[in-house]
Amino acid sequence: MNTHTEENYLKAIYNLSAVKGEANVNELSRHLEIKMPTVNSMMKRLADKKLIVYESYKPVRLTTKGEKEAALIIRKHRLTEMFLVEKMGFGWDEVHGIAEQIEHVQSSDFFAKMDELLGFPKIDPHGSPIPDKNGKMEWTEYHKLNECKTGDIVIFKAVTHSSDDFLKLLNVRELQLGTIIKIKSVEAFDGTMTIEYNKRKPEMLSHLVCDRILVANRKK
Amino acid sequence: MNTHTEENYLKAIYNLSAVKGEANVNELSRHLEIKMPTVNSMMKRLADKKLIVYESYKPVRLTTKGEKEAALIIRKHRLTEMFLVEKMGFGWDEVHGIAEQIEHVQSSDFFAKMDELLGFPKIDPHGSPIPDKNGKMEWTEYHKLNECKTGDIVIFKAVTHSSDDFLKLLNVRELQLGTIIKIKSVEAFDGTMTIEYNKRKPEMLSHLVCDRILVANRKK
DNA sequence: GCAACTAATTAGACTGTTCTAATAAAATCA
DNA sequence: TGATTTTATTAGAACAGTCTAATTAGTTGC
Ligand SMILES: [Mn+2]
Ligand SMILES: [Mn+2]
Ligand SMILES: [Mn+2]
Ligand SMILES: [Mn+2]
Repeated sequence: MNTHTEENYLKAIYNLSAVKGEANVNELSRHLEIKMPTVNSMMKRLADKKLIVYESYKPVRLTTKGEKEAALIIRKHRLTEMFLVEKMGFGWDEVHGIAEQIEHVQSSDFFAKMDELLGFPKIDPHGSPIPDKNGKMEWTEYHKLNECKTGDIVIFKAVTHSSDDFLKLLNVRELQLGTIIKIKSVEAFDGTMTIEYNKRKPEMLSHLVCDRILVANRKK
Repeated sequence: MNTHTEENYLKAIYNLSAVKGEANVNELSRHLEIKMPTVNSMMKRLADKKLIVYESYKPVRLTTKGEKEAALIIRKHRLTEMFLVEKMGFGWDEVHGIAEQIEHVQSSDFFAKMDELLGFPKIDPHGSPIPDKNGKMEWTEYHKLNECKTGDIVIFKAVTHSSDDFLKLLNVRELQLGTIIKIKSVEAFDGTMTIEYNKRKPEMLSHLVCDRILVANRKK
């Protein structure tokens, strides 16, 4: 089995790889807040364990084995977040840090029970998909709120980042997953959007905020 | 803060101290399944951190600080066990190993929420008292089933050990906390007890089993 | 009271995880 | 292309946590 630490590295590689299919030492270092030489030596360890493919001065990629193990930790993380929100009454802005710890608990029964009590959920409280028991994860194709045009009507489906600050900003504005949003206008200069939802008075969201919100076209 | 490992040592010292007020290296070594020299060096670390008083070749004792920190971990352990049984549907024989991991989670909110959802329980699924937020624990004075005499009628209140095997043995015999037990006879030779409860046919329990069962006189 | 046994400690090694400082390779840019 | 900047690696140290082997201190049994 892998250590707690190795699991956190695997997860970080997995998340960074989602975009480009690979991750480099520098990004991992920033993401994990661990200095580059430390990351570098861990890359060698993970390569020895056949969890990643690593060649000097090249970005790393997860092996099939590494990818599966990463996905299974993410599964435990997201099931935990869902359990904390649905069964224990936490807010979506309060659960990431706790899940970051509980994801390392070794007990398949524990997570199987959560899964069952939750009714085998497919997404976590932030709209991210929960990988299945085999580590298979299916991303529905959402697009960024940013990329919408004036007049579009969309459904808020997921957030791409789950920092406290960001989620609290959404809380204050009563923006939740499932909210139907109408884009009233987009500021050409800085991308600030004015949107309307829930029969509230129009709300303005910065480009940075809109970049972290994923939406689907309101069809079905 | 203390590491995961230090917390486990503190807890072990606390539990061993319950009997004699102190713990020696040898017992700790056996209990934690860690070799004596390792325990010895940890004793020095804990002493440096003012969590125990340690003098060479003498048993160790927890300081007030150490005792409080140990009790707070035990609090987290027992709240977790209670939560797993009451809110997640686990058996009392399945929860110790999971709680052994979750007790190290750092989030006062998480355990406060468990406590609240459980209605601020005073005992865990094995009948052991849950220390309060200040680390204060009150042991009700129970006695061992072993010490009962023929004709006594008592209530099953707690177990002193929570190994799978032992708890499963009790499961099979439908012996649960709260069960009212009548002692039919005690074998003089080996201390085997014949008991009656729940209108079942009489059941025989070995001395070793009776030594791990705590009971109260059936009065109030 | 000494021998034998048990408990505790010391010495030294090893793994895992982290760091800083120095160096080297790769990428960028002018 | 050559200089500069960025990224990656190496070298060496440190701490946490573990072990085995050797030694020493304390206890027990004749
Ligand atoms: Mn999360
Ligand atoms: Mn984590
Ligand atoms: Mn327990
Ligand atoms: Mn533990």
